[in-house]
Amino acid sequence: MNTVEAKYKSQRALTPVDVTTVQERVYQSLRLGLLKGEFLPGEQISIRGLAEVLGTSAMPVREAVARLIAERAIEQSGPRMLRIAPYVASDHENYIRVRMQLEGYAAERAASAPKNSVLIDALRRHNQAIAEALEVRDLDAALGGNQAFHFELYRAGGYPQLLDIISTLWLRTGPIVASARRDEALFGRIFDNGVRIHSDVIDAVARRDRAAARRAINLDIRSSHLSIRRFYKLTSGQEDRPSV
Amino acid sequence: MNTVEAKYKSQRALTPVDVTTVQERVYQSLRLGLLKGEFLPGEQISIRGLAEVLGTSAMPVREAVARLIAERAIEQSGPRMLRIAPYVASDHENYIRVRMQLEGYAAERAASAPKNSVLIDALRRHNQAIAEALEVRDLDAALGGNQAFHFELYRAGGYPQLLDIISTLWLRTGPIVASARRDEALFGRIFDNGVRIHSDVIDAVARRDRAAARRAINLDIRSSHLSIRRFYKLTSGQEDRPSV
DNA sequence: ATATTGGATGTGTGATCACATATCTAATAT
DNA sequence: ATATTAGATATGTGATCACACATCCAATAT
Repeated sequence: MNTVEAKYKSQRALTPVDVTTVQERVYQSLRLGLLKGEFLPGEQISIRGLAEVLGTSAMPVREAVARLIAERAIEQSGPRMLRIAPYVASDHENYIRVRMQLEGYAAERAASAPKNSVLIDALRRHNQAIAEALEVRDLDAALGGNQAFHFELYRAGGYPQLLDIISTLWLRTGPIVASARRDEALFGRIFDNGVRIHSDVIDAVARRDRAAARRAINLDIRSSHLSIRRFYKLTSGQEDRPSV
Repeated sequence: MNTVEAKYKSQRALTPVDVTTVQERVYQSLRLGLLKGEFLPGEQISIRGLAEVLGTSAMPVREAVARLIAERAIEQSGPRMLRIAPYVASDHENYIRVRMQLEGYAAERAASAPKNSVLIDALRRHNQAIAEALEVRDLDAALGGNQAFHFELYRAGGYPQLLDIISTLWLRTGPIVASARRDEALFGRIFDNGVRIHSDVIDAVARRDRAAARRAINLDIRSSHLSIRRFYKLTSGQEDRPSV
């Protein structure tokens, strides 16, 4: 360590300042917005428009959008057209299959991890939070709790690289799931069912039953998927490339 | 169709021109370079430097690099520092695990697909090409053939979304695998072994034996991984964040 | 000898401008 | 009525500039 650095470190107690770049903050903001359902599937977006809303210039937004395009959360719908990834039934079905592979694998690993009592406590807390949110019809909180539950589990079983890929998949399907909030009854039923299945997940992890943990997580993914699919079948028409 | 458009379409026979954007071509170029081993793991890169080599300005490179950062092929090694993702033993091990899950799954599906005679022919051809490339010590061709073999298989079994994720993983580990060419003897042995295992893959697919196909692909991934790991253990030191 | 300083260089970052062009609306022509 | 045209508007794209700041290297001070 430098002597100058040492001198200042010992005498003052200054806390580090935020040195993150604007584009990074824009990216995180857009990412969170996608997961929280601030955007609709297929919704047209514009760089300048986002820049204005976020209170910055186009440049940082351009780079953030480029990253989100690479993650398939945003796509180019024409030569000079950007939009949130739309809901396409067959595409979404495929993502669900991949999610079942990866999240099932992560759940398996979480179930076989030693010393999982703190994990189980955390999972119970998240599931309880979802149930309570549903009582008071706070769908946003339920959505957030569900996400917290799943990622708590995957963090326990997955290494960072696996978690990273799963996050990308959630980012892609985020707007699709979140926009089902428009049908409050359906959305409530999805999570009512989810709370029950989550209990099975917790039990499986507590028993260290790898196969059961994978089965339960896959059931959770598939059953919510079926509801979502029904929602879109009822809402939009039969178009293959719908804008919503 | 428009009447004006129809008139021109019927009279002239003009072929469409390339309307892809510069940043898209830059991205594809960098992507190919990563897979072909034009970059070393951990190698420092600069936006302006790449722009000059590619004969364009910084702007398109910035966007392409942003996309590659999102895909974890390039990373920021400091406040104003970019580099190719370095080889980190534990990280690489994790990527291998994810690859085994996803590529094993794709192989399973390819094995259970109906009408796979054309697939088997194509796989045989790719494997033969690898063997012939090794005869004449053409490591580049062997590397390309290996990639062609794997993606032929995954394209047959995977839907586009699965293929997309697998591609991203190959992009991340591309420079790591390709740079093992520096040890010609080792590299040759990896692929000699690979050709044999590929035969097992082909046999499994021909027999429509899902489990065997998954096993064979996973063996291929794991065994080449072990060689790579040994290569890096011998070459670089014991650093946890090596620049090569 | 060792630590510090100071300037030069190169870097990513952000802002701004110019441009081609897709999209829309209203006027015009067929 | 329908198809075409013309103009206005908004968009992504690419180039360029200014800037803060790591990094390196030589000069200087301790």
